[in-house]
Amino acid sequence: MIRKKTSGDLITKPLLQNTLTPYKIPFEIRIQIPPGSLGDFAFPCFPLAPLLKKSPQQIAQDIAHTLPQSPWVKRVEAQAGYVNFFIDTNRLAVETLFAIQKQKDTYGHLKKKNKKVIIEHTSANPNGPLHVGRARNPIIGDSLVRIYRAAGYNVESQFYVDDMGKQVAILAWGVQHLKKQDIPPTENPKADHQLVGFYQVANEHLEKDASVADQITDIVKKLEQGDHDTIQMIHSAYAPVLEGMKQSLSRINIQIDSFIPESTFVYDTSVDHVVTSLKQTPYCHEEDNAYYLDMESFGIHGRNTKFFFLRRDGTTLYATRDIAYHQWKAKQADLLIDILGEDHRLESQQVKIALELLNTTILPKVVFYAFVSLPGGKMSTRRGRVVYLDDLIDECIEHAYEEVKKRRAGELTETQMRRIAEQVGLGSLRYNIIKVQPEKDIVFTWEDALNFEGNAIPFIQYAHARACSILSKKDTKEPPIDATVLNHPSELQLIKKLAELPLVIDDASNACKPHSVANYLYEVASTFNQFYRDCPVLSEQNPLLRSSRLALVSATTIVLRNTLDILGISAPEEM
RNA sequence: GGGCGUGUGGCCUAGCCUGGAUAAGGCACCGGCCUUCUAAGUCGGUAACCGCGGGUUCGAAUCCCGCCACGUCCGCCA
Repeated sequence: MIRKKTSGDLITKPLLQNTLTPYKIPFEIRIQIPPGSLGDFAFPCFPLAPLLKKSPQQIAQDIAHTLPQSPWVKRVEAQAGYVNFFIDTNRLAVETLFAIQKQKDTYGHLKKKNKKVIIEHTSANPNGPLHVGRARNPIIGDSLVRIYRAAGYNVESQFYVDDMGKQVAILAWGVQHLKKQDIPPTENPKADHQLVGFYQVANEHLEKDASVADQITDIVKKLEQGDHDTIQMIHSAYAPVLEGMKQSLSRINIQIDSFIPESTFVYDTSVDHVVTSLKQTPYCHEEDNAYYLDMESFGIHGRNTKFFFLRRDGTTLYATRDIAYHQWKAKQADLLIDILGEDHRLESQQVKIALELLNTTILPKVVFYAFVSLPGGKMSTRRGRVVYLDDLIDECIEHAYEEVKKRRAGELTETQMRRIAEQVGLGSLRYNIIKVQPEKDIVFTWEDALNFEGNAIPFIQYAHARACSILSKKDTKEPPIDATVLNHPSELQLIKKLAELPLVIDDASNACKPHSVANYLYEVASTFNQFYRDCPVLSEQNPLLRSSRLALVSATTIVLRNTLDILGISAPEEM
């Protein structure tokens, strides 16, 4: 269908603006990309028809004839009420290849913006290993971190550690009161896997035994009062779990810059200031010594529009501390981004409203994702109904290994095959999650998760490996290149695609849409495969064409590698 | 009961914000292409009343209204 891209705007808008100004058109000029080979950009004239009292076809003719020259536009055609622009492909080829060759690793990266953005992601309760139900969070988060870095921002990633909640309290109780033999054995030696059993069994006690419930309530209360010893005790219980999470994240190429414990904002009393300030707003009401904001006038609907921020016993709530956290972040950044599960939609909106009431100027942009569920329903750490991220990672790599072995067993060494399997397996995991928009529901099946067919990472990595293979066979002394000899439709298609990367990054960062980068990546690989089919490189007799094609192949590897890197995926040189 | 999100060939996804020329890919299915750079590739074919019903418009998958299905939330939990 029609894709709207801003690239055409830069080239065609000034020309159109010039021609159309006399008509005083009361709306913005919109450029689109026409289907097939009708042109590179198009301007539809239908909206002008009633204004000018002429047919769109006639208007298109008139505009096409009066447009000024542009170095980028080679030809203009009027067709079926559209003005179609054909760009100068020679110029595009020269400039694109030059830019890629010159910028190499930074091609696609935009100029520094001197702006700081804090991206908060993952922030999972440290009560057990990361599971696939929320695996979208780190992957979307880290991809956005990379996209924003490429877009020229100074980025800090943060993991908000919930060290004050009931979940960690249950874990801590379990660690203190249960023995190792009370816990079902686990094969995985990582601390998070070893400790999650304590959390699960503690939950069973909690459900059956009222005194356990009291003890846990007591722990939570002490935490909220800022009791130093309790916070320390909690910390020693969850720290190994968090360490295990970090290891899992590190396996899928994710490093988080800062871990911010929730208790920070109780300790430094900033949460008390939030309470004091919220009490002074006109929306604050008291009920039984507890305080809430009435959110009805802010468009919050439902059975209860009361947003409680202070309990009867004077302690704060999760959301209250979250407000303090966001105020703190807002002081150090120009832009805030949160990656949250869809269950946080209401809470996040309430926090935003509270922040506005407190005159916080920088409000978070929030990316919500739908959970990855199992065919029978939601995943649950408590009930042990989960697929752990670590297990999925292992399976992906193992499956990739089987596939490599099937194809290359005689040709590659064991080490090479293991290395490729890791690159493909890990890439597959990230790609399968990032390629769909976050709001879409995903039901986890091993079949889909391990799918290497079609629009999947091996297709893309394979294109890169093929390109590398060509480059590895070239002569050391190739003649200089002339990009204007690249006139085959498949060459031009590829060049146009490579030229899009900076726009894709700009768009994906502004709209917080990492999946559009994945879609672009697929298009590059697909376009390259068509070029590979149509345009032999090494066997090309004309030395100038051969060297120019080699340059195009080299440029493609750079674009594939850079784009893969922006998604945290590695680019194997052989497969 | 209310809010928010999602609904596109048999299955999965893009396009929706910012309405335009034959609704674009993948899987599956059928039929081609390895004496030429890696066939994890490539070409062709079959397959869609874009959830349903209205409306706005010269033009609607896209905007507006109503309805339906699924998900999610509506705690002095986190």
